[in-house]
Amino acid sequence: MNIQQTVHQAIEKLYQQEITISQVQLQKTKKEFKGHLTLVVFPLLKMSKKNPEQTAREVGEYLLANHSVFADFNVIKGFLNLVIAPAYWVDVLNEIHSTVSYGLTPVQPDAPLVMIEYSSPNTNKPLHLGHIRNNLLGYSLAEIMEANGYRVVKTNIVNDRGIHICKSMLAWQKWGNGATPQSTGKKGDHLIGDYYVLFDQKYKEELKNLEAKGLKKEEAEAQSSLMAEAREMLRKWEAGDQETVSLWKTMNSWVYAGFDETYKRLGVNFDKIYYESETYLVGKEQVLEGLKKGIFYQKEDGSVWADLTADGLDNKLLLRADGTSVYMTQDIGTAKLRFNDYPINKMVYVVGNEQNYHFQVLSLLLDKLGFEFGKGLVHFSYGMVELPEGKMKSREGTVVDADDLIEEMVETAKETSKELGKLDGCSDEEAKQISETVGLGALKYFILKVDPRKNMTFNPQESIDFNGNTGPFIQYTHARIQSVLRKAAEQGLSVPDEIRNGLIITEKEEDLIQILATFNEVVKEAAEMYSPAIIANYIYDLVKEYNQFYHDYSILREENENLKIFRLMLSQNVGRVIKTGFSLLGIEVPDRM
RNA sequence: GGUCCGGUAGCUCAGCUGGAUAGAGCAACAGCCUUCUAAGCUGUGGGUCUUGAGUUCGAAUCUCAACCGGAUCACCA
Repeated sequence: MNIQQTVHQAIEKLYQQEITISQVQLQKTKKEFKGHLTLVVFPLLKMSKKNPEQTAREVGEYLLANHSVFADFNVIKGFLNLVIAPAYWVDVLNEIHSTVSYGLTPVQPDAPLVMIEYSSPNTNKPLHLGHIRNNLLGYSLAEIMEANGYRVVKTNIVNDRGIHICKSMLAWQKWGNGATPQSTGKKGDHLIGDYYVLFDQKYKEELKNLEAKGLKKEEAEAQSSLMAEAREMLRKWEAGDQETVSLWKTMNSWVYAGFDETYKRLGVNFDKIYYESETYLVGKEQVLEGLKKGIFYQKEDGSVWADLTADGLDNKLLLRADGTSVYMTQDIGTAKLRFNDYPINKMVYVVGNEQNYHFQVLSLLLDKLGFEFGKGLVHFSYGMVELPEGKMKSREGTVVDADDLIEEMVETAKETSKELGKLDGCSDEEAKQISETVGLGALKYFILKVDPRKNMTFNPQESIDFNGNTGPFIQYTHARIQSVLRKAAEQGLSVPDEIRNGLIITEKEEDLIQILATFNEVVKEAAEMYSPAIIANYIYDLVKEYNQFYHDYSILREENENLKIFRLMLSQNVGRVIKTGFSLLGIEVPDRM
């Protein structure tokens, strides 16, 4: 029985009344007061019919008399501060220590199946900072869901069709001179991105020339031969023209190779990838079926619409007059294919908050079409990443490229490590490995520690700082713990399976155990709130607490053998929680740095 | 204009299922490396939690309104 339950039952006995969970408000005692847990007694006043202080004293005395867990108490206003017996903390540490899975629930074969869609890139541009946030959040969420026992399928929907791809293809055809990733030494996604930009440049030039001839902007756009060619290419693609399709395939394969490299370096992966080129036609079928069933309606021009006014939304277009699909249609098709492939219980879309409306609509449409997961679909909506100067604008060249950023982080990690002498005595291979781990750790932690829903500011200079609330600070603490454990082993000391009681331990040590003991709840909360940030901030608190402990107390030089082993065990478990917690964030943790 | 989201130290962020004197990091200043890794630790300064009302024994937290910022309301994806 845990303390919460103990207190709950004790109060019921004391007042001979049933009480609700919300009436037992137990919280961590604030640092400035003596005690571990604090009971707020205001909700109990009606039962005790006494003033707050008297009530608190009464409950305190009762608990102290009847339960050995409590060693002492004090009352300040309506707050009952309970001091918990040292033996209890040692028991808790023993329990934590013996838990193999660390409070992570093993995946059950019959658990609900959660599909998580994330990343979802376009094939005409390399990944940028916004994608990094998406990828990290998506991957981390998948890890967290799995840690809570769900079956998880990670999926990616690649937007591989449409006019934007044709622009790149056209530019490459016209001005590429047969350039390939091999011939240029460029990553495929960057190569294609360059031609996308080139198209835009040439298109603008053309518009300018046309406007110089006295045409209005709209007229110029309508007369643009480049745009006409791109559209013609899209028509050919949709008609299955061999040459076009073959070029499309080749160029896409370059892009995918480039993406894979970035994904791999970021440490994210997928169980199943869908391509819009394969799903958009399915969506059309679904919509037509819905039309037949009377769920949707058709306008005179032949376009198909959904009437969502009853749900407080507008009418939404699903198929154009010419029968081609729109974005929404494709998402319906993708949902259909996915459901055919997996018995999905819950669908989570990791997509930016600029699409909140889209997913509101999608949820309603899928529900109307009979998808069970439709109504309960989760749009894991995250905020944008802004730069200190404002939003990223591709036109102004202020987009932060994912590969460049990663490289810069790793490079800085390397330099800083070198300056601090951390890499002395390392082989080149080890040095490279550590820089990679630390650089990526800094980047990932910087992004994951903030509440996903909020827009965040990404300051390149600050993100590269490795002091304070950063990934490397936490990684460093882990490395130091490992070092202590190694040295202990050299001394012939090892951590036993269980530690004997009767130790006198200090407040700081109790605090640490108390934090360690809440790891389970934190992991659960992170899943419920869809927020890796909760785990990140928890680990930071733990590490900060541990660092103070580490400086105030010696471990290996402790003379009392029992205490030495206790502190080793405590350290080891702090290390285990850091490692487990960070793995839920997709961050690696080094054994030395 | 309608809808949704946000506003906490100079900056970046925690805290938000109501609880005690609102916390970290960065930046500034002052200390600590013959001691298990100084990517660390300790201390000082820094706040009208945007504003106003309401609910309550108690509000950064809940309700309403206003102000500010962002997103969205496409036959773009």
